[in-house]
Amino acid sequence: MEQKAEKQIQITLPDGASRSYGAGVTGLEIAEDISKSLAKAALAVTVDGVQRDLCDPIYADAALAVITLDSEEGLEIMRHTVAAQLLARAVKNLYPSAKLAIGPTIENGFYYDIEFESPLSTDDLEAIEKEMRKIKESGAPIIKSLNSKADTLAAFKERGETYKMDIVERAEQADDFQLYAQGETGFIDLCRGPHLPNLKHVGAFKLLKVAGAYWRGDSANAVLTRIYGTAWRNDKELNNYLHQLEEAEKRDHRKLGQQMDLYHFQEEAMGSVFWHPKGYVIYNALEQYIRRRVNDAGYKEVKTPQLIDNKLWVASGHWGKYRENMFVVPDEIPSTDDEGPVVSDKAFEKLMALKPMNCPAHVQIFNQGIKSYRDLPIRLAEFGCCHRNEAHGALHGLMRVRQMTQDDAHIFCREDQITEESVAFCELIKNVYADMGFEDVRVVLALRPEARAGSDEVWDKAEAGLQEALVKAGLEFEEEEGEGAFYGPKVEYHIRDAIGRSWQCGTLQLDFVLPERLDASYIGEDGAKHRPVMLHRAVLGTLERFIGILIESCAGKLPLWLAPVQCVVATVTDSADEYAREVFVMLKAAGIRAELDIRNEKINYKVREHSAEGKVPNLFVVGAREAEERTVAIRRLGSKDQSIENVERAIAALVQEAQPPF
RNA sequence: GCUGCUGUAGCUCAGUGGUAGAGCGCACCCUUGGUAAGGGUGAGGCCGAGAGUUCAAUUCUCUCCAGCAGCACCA
Repeated sequence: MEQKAEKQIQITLPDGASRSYGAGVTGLEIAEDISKSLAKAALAVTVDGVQRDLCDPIYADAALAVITLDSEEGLEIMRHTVAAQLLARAVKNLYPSAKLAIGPTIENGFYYDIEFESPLSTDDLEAIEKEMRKIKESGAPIIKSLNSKADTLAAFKERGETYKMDIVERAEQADDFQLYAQGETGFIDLCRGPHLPNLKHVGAFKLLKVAGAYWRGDSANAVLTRIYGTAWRNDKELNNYLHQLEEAEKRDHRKLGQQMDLYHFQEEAMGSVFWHPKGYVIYNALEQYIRRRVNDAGYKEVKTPQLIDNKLWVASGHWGKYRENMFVVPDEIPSTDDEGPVVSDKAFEKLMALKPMNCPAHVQIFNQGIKSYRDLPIRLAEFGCCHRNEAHGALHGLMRVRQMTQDDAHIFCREDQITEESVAFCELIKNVYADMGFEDVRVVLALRPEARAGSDEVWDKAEAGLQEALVKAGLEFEEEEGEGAFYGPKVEYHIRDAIGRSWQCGTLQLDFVLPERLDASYIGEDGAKHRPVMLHRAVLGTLERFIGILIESCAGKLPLWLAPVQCVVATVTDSADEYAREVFVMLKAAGIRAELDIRNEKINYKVREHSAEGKVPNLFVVGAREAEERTVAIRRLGSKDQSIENVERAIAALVQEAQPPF
C-alpha cells in the first residue's frame, strides 16, 4: 500500500494481529487493507479505545478496531449523524432562520435543540422527516475539516448560528474545531464526531415528538424546541422499537390504575391520590409488610403531627431553604362573612405548615427526656404523610405527587455506629427489593454539593462511611459528584418504570446538621453532652411511587400477596350459584380476597373480563359438575389450561401461596 | 414554573359556525351458555371554566384551570 511517510507505525487489531503502516495512515485505509467488504461497512474506528473518524490520520502505534453498524457503538454513531447531519440540515432547509444548538444521542435515539421563530408542533415533523429522507437519498459524503477558532466563529456568524458561536467561544481549545460538511451543500455542523463517512449508511429513522428544553439546561435561559427521534439499522428494528413503545404504554400505571379500579386523581385535589378499595389493598399490604420488616430490624414506629408551627421549620432550616415547596396555613379561625377576607392580616403572624418531611418531628421525640449513649442507636420509623408543593409540571401519576406517604425512619446514633447502621440498612433494602422482584436497581452515592453545611472533615467521614457500607453490602454503585443534600451525602436507589424512566425510591442520607440545629444530644460515656448523627432512610421511598413502579414492572399482574382480588369464583350457569356462594364464603373465611361472579353472562365473557381488565390471578370456575363433585376448575391468569381440584385443597393451596414473603 | 400538544357520555374516541355521534360499559329483556366479547331495547352530554368576535360559538380568538410529553426542580 501507499506509504504516507517514512516513519512506520504498528497498528494492533482486535484479533491481536499487528500490521505496519506509514505514519498518517487513516482508519479507512487500514480497513481497505484488511478487506474490501470491511472498508465498505466501516463507519468509524476506535484508536486506543477512542472513537475517531475514518478519515483521521494516525501518527503513532495504536490498537485499532473498525466500527460497523453491527455494534452498539456503530448504531450510536449513525444516530448521531441522523441528528447532526440529517435532522439539522433538513430543518435548516425548511426553516432557514432556525438556530441550531446541540444534538446528542440518547438511549434508543437522539434529539436536537433548535430555536425556531414560531412554535413547532408535532404536525410539522412529517415534513421535516420527508426532507430528511430526501437528503438521505442524496447520499452526500460527509466531509470533516479542522478549523481555527476564528474561522469557526466566522463560519457560524455568517450563518447566524448564535448558539454554535456561544459553544465555540466558551470552548477551552484554541483551534482544531471539527466541522462536518455535506459535500458542497454549504451545510456545516460543529461536532465532536465521529460521523458516518456517507449518508448512505443511515438506516431507518423516525421523528417522535417535540418538547421544550432550556438552553444549557438552565431555566433562566431561553427555551429551545427539542425534536426527539429514533434511528435503527433497518425498518424491522425500527418497527420493533415502535412496537415496544406501544407495549410500554399499555403498562403505564395511570392506565392500569384506572382499568383495574385502583385509584384516581381529580382537579380539586391535583397531585393527590384518591385510593379506591382495590388500590388501598395494595397500599395496606405493602405498609404491613414494611412494618414487619422494620420491626424486625429494631425500629420503633411513631406518628407525628401533620400541621406544625413554622417556628419548628425555621429552626430546622426548612423555612429558609424550602419554603416555596411547603403548604402554609394561617392559624386563625376563618371568617364566615361572604364579603370580607377569609382570614385577617394578623393571621399571617402565626403560620403553620403541613409537614414536608418527618425528620424535625422525629428529632422532637428524640429530644424528650435525656438520652444516654447506651440508648443509641434509636430508630424511629413512621409511615409519614407529607405534603410538598411541587412544581405543577413535575406531577406525574403516582410517581410524583403532592401528598405522599414515606416509609420513613430516622436513626439517631453515635459516629462510631454509622457504618454498622448503614450496612444494616443496605441489607434491609436488598432483602426488600428482592422480595419485590426488582433486579434492575441502580445505586448512586451522591457526594458533597458546592453549597453545603458542615466542615470538610465531617464530609470526608460521612462519605467514607457510606462508601464502606455499600462495599460491605456487596453493592455495585456509581458515584455522583455534587449531587448530595446540603446536610450530608446520600445513597439513592433508582428503579426504572415501564418506559425506561428512572425514579428514586429508597434512600439513605447522613445528616450532621439537623441534630445541631434542633439541639439533639445524648450523654456520652464521658458524662458530657454529644451530638448524635442522624440517618434519614426510606426503603420504598413513597408508597405511592413504589406502587406505581410495582404496577408497571409487572404490567398489573401483581404477585398474589399484593393482588387486590386474589380469586374470583365465577359460575358457568345459575344452577351453580348456590355452590359458588358456598365456595366464596369458604375463601373469605380462609382470608382470601375473593369476589363472586354469578352474573348472567357467559363464562367466556367472565374469563375475559377478570383476566384482561381485572388482572385477577386466580379464577375458580364452577358449574354443575364442580357443584356435584365439590371441586373447582382453577384457571390461572395468563394460562390457557385449567385444573380441577378439590375445593378444600384448592383453598388451602391458595392460602399457602398468598403468604407475604416476610 | 417553562415550551408544545390535548380537554366532547363512566371509558376510548369521531365530528360540526345553526346546542351532537360510535364502540365499550351501565339498566332492562331474551338467552342457561364449560374457559379471553351471545342477541335485542333503553337511559346517559352546560362539548374543561370564563370573556370576546358573530344574527348565531362545542367549533374561531384570548385568559384561566387541568391532563400529556419534555425541560427545570425533587431539601
